[in-house]
Amino acid sequence: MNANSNPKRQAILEAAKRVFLDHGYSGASMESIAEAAPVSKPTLYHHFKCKQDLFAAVILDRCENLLSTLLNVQTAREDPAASLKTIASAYVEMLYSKESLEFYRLIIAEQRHFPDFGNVVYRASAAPIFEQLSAYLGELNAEGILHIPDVEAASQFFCGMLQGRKHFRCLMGLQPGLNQTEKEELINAMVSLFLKGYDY
Amino acid sequence: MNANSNPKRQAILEAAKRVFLDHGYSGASMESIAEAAPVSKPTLYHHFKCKQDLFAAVILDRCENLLSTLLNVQTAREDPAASLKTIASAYVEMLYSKESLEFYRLIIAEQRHFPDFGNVVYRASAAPIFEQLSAYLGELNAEGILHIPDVEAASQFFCGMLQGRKHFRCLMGLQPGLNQTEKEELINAMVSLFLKGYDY
DNA sequence: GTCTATAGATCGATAGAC
DNA sequence: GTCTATCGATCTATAGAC
Repeated sequence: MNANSNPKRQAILEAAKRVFLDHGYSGASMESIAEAAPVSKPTLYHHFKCKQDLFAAVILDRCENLLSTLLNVQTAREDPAASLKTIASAYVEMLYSKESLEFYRLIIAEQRHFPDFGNVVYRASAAPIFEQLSAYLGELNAEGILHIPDVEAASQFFCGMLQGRKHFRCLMGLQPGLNQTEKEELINAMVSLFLKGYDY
Repeated sequence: MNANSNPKRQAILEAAKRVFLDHGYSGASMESIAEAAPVSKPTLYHHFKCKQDLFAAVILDRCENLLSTLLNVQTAREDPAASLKTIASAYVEMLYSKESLEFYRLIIAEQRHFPDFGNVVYRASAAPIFEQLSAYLGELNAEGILHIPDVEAASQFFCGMLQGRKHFRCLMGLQPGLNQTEKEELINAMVSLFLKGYDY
């Protein structure tokens, strides 16, 4: 039996994820994780040699899940508005899902204890979409469909308009995630402004 | 002597701020705070009856400091580009200073334990600038200087372009704050795109 | 007000039986 | 592999002397 498919190990990972997301690294006790799994503490320590390793396993497990479900967004040069909306939609889903927000909070919270995980999580979530966006904007510019003198900056603004200040407010707990209508309105208004701003 | 000007109390607040910012709420021990102040634990508990109260005092102290130093940004209808840059600059300073980033991380980290503080901190930092921006954009629209059908959305995009994705990356520890050149370039490019997007 | 000393609970991690 | 039981350290908070 593969170590990753061991049911007790999976149960521990699931329980640890929940407890870490709810209470942070320091606030989560190995006792409460074992209780939630439910297994005894020695069983927990049999699968993960220490608390840090368990935390790392939870984060990396999440990243594997994200990477395995990342779809390659379909884009077409002929219809920039629709393609940009498709990319924007993927980005918004990645940012604002309830579980994403919880994980981002955890990573931000533990940035001092685990400085490397920010990069790991970012590369498994927002970065791939950002890179695809940059590539597509580069195409649009090269083909003369839009006038984008600085593709990097344009991509930043594109994502920025989707992300902050709303995403920041979600992280701070000032509002829950976005509902479907809010997402669509946000995306439509953003793409419209973007196309006007980078039009010839 | 006013309670707030008691030097030991101030020393405790300063030490507590540092320890909370470095280790989070659960990771910070009253012991280490007392040690850093430096005072004994009973003295600490004489000034703050429990850990939660001390945490709240640290956050509220920060908010008072912020509110007392908030400048009213000068704007002029005759020069939208310069005025928008001034507002943008104030917003960027508020978001990206090293201490701001640390506080935001702490608030986001403890959003489950202290759900009210997100709102408190937001109202003492980004919200006032956002509201002034909205008011100014409303003026520009009413005067026919810019065409802004949805002032709320436009303000969101304005702040969003300054904030996410860079601010998000700062929170996650992927990059430090912005240096002066980066700030200026960000603001100039943003205002330029914004004016083009909302031009008549 | 400030200290030394400590109570009582809980933490991460382990020994040893099965 | 999984359990009961427990170690030593550390935590929040307090008692009592000065």
